[in-house]
Amino acid sequence: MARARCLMDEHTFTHNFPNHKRTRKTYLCYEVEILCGDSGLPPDEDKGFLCNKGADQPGLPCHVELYLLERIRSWNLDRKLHCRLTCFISWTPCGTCARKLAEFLKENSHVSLCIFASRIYSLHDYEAGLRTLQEAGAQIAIMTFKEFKHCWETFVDHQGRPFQPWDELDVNSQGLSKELQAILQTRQN
DNA sequence: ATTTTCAAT
Repeated sequence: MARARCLMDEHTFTHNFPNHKRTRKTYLCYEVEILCGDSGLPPDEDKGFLCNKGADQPGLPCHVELYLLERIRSWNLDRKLHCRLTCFISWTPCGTCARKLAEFLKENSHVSLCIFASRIYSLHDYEAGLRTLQEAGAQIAIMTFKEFKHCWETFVDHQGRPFQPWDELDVNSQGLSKELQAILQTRQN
């Protein structure tokens, strides 16, 4: 029996995804696409969203990217089929998570990863991490109006309401995009 | 309890 896919609460989206905010939570929406084949995934499990576990919650904290890897592995996808994974994430991966994603991509050549991020998480070794992830084949870009609208329409329980952009959406997106390009174009030493 | 980046102070 098909069960309804869990949608993100409207306020979760409007509090966490806008690119003029800085939040202590990180949300990640994903879509899986199997090229030339059936994923074998149950209906409605090819799209979903995840959130990190913060230091304010019981147990060990965990960045959302690690939950994503856990989930991908749980699908046991056919390695003979090419899987395209698209993620929309409120912060770019930290250096450690970026390296773990890169390692996963190297070990799983049947999976390609495309990341759209709202904001750039810029602490510690984030720049080298993002470059490592790109070198492992991931595409990394900043979310634009198109991606925010797509997320709203695809993952949010919007009750029929249309996506409402905020004032600084385009300006921030363009600025962050330039910043990301500069990071990714820098040569590693 | 406060702060303004997946907490840290």
